[in-house]
Amino acid sequence: MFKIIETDSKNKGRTGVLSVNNRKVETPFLMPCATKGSVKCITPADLKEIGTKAWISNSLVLSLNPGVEVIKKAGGLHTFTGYDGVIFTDSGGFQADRESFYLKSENKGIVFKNPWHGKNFLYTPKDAMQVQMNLGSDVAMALDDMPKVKAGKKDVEKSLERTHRWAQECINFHSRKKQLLFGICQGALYADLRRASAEYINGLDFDGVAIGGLALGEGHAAMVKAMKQSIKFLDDTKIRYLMGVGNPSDIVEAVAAGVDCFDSAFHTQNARHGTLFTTQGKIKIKNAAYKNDSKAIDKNCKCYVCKNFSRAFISYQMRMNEPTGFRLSSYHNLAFMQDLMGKIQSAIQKGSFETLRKEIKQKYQVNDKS
RNA sequence: GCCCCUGUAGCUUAGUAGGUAGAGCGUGUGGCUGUUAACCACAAGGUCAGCAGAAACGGCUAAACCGUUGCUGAAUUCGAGUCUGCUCGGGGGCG
Repeated sequence: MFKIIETDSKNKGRTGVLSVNNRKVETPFLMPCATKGSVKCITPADLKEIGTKAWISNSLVLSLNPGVEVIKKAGGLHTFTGYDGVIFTDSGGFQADRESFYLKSENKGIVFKNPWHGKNFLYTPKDAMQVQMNLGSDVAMALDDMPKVKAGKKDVEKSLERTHRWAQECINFHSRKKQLLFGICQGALYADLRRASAEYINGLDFDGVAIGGLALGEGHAAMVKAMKQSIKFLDDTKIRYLMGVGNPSDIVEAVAAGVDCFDSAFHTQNARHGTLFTTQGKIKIKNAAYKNDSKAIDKNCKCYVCKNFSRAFISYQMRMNEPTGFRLSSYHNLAFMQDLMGKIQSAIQKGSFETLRKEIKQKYQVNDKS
């Protein structure tokens, strides 16, 4: 369940607490992706040290490999993965954006191909619920029919119909009391469809509402616009989750609009590819400039990596493709984001969020194309 | 001392019947947002080890061209990474 603690006087931002199964997360929060049951290069012990209290795994991917039975036999996702934090599971709707998985959408569900075995199969809202209930995650996501962000209006309208019907079906099939269920509203970049979807999903009996289908190449301004068009029609009392958003400047805008929850692969993916986040903006650690730089990644960061390693060392490890480089980079980026979310929370409580928002927007400027 | 193989980008190398060179890695820079992704994109970087594969004289302002003589075991072409010789560097074999 979700409880609001503080509301910002100058915008729609708020702090709160999400509680589920005796696990708690202070909001606004960001969870890393543990698609296949682990945050790449990072252990649950690392997450505990960093302070990250939630992650999101992918129920569709896990159901294909290793399979629901293996995880069920292990006693559920928490014991199987060794992670005791809040576990969200994504439904598989996002895999419609991945050619290696997606075949087509039908009224009954999504036809996926199994990228490991090549077999095609229909995945319905019922399947998505059964899988997630069996996995035993703390928060399940409804199966949505996610359109391409730049899809034509007719296609988006059609996908909305399905998303809405499936949302109701998910509620009907979902019966696990210890598991929260979040709905997802869509609508691509159409204001009226964003509104219609937000109103519809908001009207159903979900524990939280997610805004989906964004941060897929439309650019910062368009993303923020669409997000605001959705959030206007969501209840204040429900937790709001902006799916897939992780760029600091995106997060700060979303928090100001009233978003409580984020997930993103951005930080760990960037880390493995050599981009590190700092209070001064992002740096590309493999660049020649850091080859002989004995400073910490971020002098203002108190994480394990910044306390113990130099840019030169991490640059070297990354250039050599050493797993340690990926690990230290991932660790730092997650710690940086965790720290940022903490700053956001306390800034809202102290009434200084607008200052932080400006600072982040300045350090993480987005170049908007299109 | 003799014989064989070999020398193309920083590294490893691809290069049809001769037509001024491609790749992978590395380097440089950018991109990554509900991840099958330690990935993707762009760019820079090469005298193809070096040298030689003719010369002299006459005709002509000169070049092209023509003629005569001449060099080599043999040997060019409009054009050589590719053919031939020598030198140098690397590897191997026999004394």
